[in-house]
Amino acid sequence: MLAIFENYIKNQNLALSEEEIAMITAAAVERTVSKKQILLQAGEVCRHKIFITRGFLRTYRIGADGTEHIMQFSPELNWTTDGESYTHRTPSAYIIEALEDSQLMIWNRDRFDTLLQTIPNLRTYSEQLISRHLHLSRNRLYQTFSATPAEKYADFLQTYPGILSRVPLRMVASYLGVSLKTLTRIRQAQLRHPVK
Amino acid sequence: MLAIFENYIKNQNLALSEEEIAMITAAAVERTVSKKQILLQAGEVCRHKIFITRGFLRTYRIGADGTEHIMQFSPELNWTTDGESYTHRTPSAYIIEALEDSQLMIWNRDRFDTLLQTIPNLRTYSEQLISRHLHLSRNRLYQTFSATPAEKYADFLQTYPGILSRVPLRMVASYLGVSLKTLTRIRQAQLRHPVK
DNA sequence: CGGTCTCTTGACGGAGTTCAAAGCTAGTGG
DNA sequence: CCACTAGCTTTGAACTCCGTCAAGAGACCG
Repeated sequence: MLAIFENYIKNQNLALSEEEIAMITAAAVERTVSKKQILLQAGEVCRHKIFITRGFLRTYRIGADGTEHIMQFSPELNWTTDGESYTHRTPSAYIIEALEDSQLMIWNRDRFDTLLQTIPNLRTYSEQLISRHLHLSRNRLYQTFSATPAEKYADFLQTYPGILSRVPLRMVASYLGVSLKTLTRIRQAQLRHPVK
Repeated sequence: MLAIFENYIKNQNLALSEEEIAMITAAAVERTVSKKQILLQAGEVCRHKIFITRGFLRTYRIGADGTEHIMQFSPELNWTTDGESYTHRTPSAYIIEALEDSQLMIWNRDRFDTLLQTIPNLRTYSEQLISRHLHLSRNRLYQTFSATPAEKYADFLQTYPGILSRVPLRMVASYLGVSLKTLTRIRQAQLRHPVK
């Protein structure tokens, strides 16, 4: 697991020294979770940054009517947390759950803050990550407004290739903001008109 | 204008010294724009950070079918830019336009970068702004999925009190991702059933 | 005052939702 | 390792809310 993380970090071209990477790694706790396990419960304060070395998480929220809305899929080699709850120590509205048995690296806030202060390039990296998430979030919002369900589905397949075999369709529907029924229809239509 | 900005900055409790504030202010260019003037054209690289001292901007995007989708309203005492285009020097997908005659403070990238390196607290502030935007973006996405048009409209009124007199309804509709027709219907319903 | 932009309203149509049932799949426990 | 169950996916029927189209009345600006 550690090797996976270190390898990932090196490939990000962050100009981090071997020592710094070792420090970052050393500050983490490794954890194995099984499918359906909850990493952050709604109402709880999010105290961790999580990196997924193997497996698959999702972040979702439950609406007033009880409907689940999936805000994020986090496959291996991705970071996740609830930034808002994390930085302001406020109760989170989100639930983070494992969709597969997963292996994680977890940093608590104190330790991560120390790292950020010690390693300037890590701070820069952290900023980049947030910017990227903001960009992704805005794009998704735009897509929600402008694209048809079929286009959303097509985009989804491009963005997350190979994900279909790992996630139930109803969750894809939830992520896209369409009903399961509609998603099924789209897929049937594509079978009849094999786009390519 | 400068006074407005300085006053705003002081009220943010950023632990900036008078000197630092003066530096930040000095690095800006003041600019007056009239209604309908474009500050960032689609396809252009966004080279500025903008603070609105008076007036009102919007950021929108034009879909494949020619429809406008408003991503952000920026009233006075707010920052705006296209962060993605700004940091990566890539063509922007967005258009930033004045909805009213406005007064702005504008920093170009070189100058602002220098400020960020010189003034640590400004960098922290900048990070906070991005985090806040991410949070807002995610909330809006969630609302788009979970709320009815009527709820979206009600939320909008709470979030932007007094905005209705400054923005045409069709733009509110665009921002909310509903048709103008639907928005009108909602408003009529509320006239008949005065909620409170 | 003429023209443009904005808002309302009506009629109509349709894409997507909800509800429900049934077949299928995969995971679990005995 | 099989049987059983719980969850997943598909499908059909009915509905409804929302969007498109179109027309007309105001309001605002030059």
